[in-house]
Amino acid sequence: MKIGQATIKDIARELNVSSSTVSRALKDYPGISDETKRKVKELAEKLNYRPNAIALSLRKSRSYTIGVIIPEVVHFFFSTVISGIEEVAYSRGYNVILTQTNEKLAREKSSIETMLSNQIDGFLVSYSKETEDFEHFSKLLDQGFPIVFFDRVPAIPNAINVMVDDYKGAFDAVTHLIHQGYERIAHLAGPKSLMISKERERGYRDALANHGMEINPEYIIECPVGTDDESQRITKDLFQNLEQKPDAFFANNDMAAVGAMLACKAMGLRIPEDVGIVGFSNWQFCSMIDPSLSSVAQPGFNMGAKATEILLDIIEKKIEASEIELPVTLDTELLVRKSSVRLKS
Amino acid sequence: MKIGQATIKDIARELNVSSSTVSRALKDYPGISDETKRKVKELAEKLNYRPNAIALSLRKSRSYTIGVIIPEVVHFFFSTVISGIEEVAYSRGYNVILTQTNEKLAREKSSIETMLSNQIDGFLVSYSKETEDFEHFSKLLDQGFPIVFFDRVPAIPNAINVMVDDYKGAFDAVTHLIHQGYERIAHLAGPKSLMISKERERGYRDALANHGMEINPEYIIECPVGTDDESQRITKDLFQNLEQKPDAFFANNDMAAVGAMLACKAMGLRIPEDVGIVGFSNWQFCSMIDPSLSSVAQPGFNMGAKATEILLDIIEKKIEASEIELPVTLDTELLVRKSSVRLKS
DNA sequence: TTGTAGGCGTTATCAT
DNA sequence: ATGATAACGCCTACAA
Repeated sequence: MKIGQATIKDIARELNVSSSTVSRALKDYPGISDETKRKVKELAEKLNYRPNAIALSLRKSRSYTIGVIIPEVVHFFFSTVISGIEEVAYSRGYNVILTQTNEKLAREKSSIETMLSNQIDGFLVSYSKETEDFEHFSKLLDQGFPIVFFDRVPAIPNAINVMVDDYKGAFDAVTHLIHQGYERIAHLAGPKSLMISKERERGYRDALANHGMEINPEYIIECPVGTDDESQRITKDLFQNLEQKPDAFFANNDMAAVGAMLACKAMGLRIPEDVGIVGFSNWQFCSMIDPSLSSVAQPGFNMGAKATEILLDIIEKKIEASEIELPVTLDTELLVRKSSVRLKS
Repeated sequence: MKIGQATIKDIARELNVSSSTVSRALKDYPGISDETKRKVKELAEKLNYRPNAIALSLRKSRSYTIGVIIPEVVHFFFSTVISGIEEVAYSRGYNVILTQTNEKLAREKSSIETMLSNQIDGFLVSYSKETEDFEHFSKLLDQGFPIVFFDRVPAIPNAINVMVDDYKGAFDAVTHLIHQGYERIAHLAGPKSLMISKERERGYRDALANHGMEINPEYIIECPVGTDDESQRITKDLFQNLEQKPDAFFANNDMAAVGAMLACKAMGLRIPEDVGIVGFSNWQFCSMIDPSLSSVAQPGFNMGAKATEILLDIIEKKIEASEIELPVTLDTELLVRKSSVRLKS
């Protein structure tokens, strides 16, 4: 036995047959005698033969590998998405190549190049915060290269976008706060540059309007960074500066919600009695903090799974990219916990 | 221009030279006229030529891809490790193929097979909870295949293991609890199958012994799953069944610590006054819960980065596997927060 | 039922 | 300074 992996040739030589015979025998092609098949398979087993996927890729111009480009792995939401991607890809026999952009456009571009060099069959992309021009994507789309965007999706022609219904998630959350009797609901908003932030704010506004409540611009504060520290500071400022103190917060994300909660507690306010809070994303810690944090759950795993299914269907030509109903929108779910419930039901 | 990617042949044909010339020109080999180089590069640029990494892999029997096998992506610690892996791999020109085992041995094995088929250059592994026999790894190690284990590392010959100093982390944590005057310190232990669990328990035991404190077997409870639900239940049972109630918990991980905290609060016990708690891993939520949770921080990013550096050094034969000082151990850091401090300093 | 030959894209080796 | 050829491992149309 030679060094390294056994190949079809090795088997062929040892059995005094041609490599085509071995190839066919291994795949149970018709027209190979049972005797030969048996011998080939036996030896393959013995030599621990393993097909060389690289050679196959070269031959078929297909790598059975998809590339995933995300801003950051260390982000609960994205890690759930990856998990969904990985599940579906694995079950359908695909590999997943992963790169994170760290929110850098340059890295996004270079990762794309590398992956294309590696003959990946398609992309799953959530683009970086720096990305404002989508030329590098639309060029590929125009060539018919399979790409599915998720969460952070571009407004360009032919893009297949998988996203959650941020508007409805926000609308539901604020409606819930209203039903709980909160009357001065503030919104800790996200960066205006992302569509998801705008959609959540729109949901907030519409929920208020829908109940005949006034929209107070002072109650809408942008939290560009999105950390709990930031929103703690912002919340404190808000209570100091405003005549009419808010009695509830709907936050663009859970970190911001936690910041608001900590700030309120520090000011001696009780949650949910004095102040109600709802976050967005349903990070793991929501159920672990005290009081537990109500939040709008985003189906990260499903989003990853769904995006991957669509991508693989396109790659395998089970569906035409053009016949997908766009955009693909997944439902959020409002998880009501203690931080926002003050009425007995 | 033909469909799909331009190849060296396309360039060669168009320029009426041989493909070898093109190949050499692109790589600035000596013995190619500047004129030719210029023309080749120009056309390559124009045709948007991109080398086919698959063909290269086949030729060189090297894929410049490493395989990462981890239990779960949705796990703060692992996601930081991945981040570190990805950073180093990217900067050194390697791709990262990722699979999660979901703690299943069967999946671990099949992922290995798939990756080997894909001719990856080496593995980074943190094995599943089901894995008790390391035959599938040692077989590869014996063949000289590069593998670096991290976090969950096996006790087998020749394995290169990158881990944190779990023993010292645990020792420090428990010592801190003792210094805070806690006297009946329980340990929510991890699955016995993992070395990290055993090391942490050893640190716990030695810290107690070191202060002349008795080790009560009833205070050491295994939490096989490691969720907060599980440890809530376990903590409640403990308080019901034991004559001598514990007054502190050192948990094998943060989730378990949170469970203990919630259970104690539910029983009306104050933290840290009545019960002190220290977790392990320093998940993001530690600073967000109330009271904030003391925890032993593991350098996840560094661990991923370090493991990758070693792996790539071995792959590139910059070092011999045998000359690495084993095991590679990274320091933990005890982050003292409110959950374990009841003495004025 | 089996073998032969060519090719996927690239590069190393040996000519010219 | 450049070309021809073979090889990496596999598959498949065609031949026998």
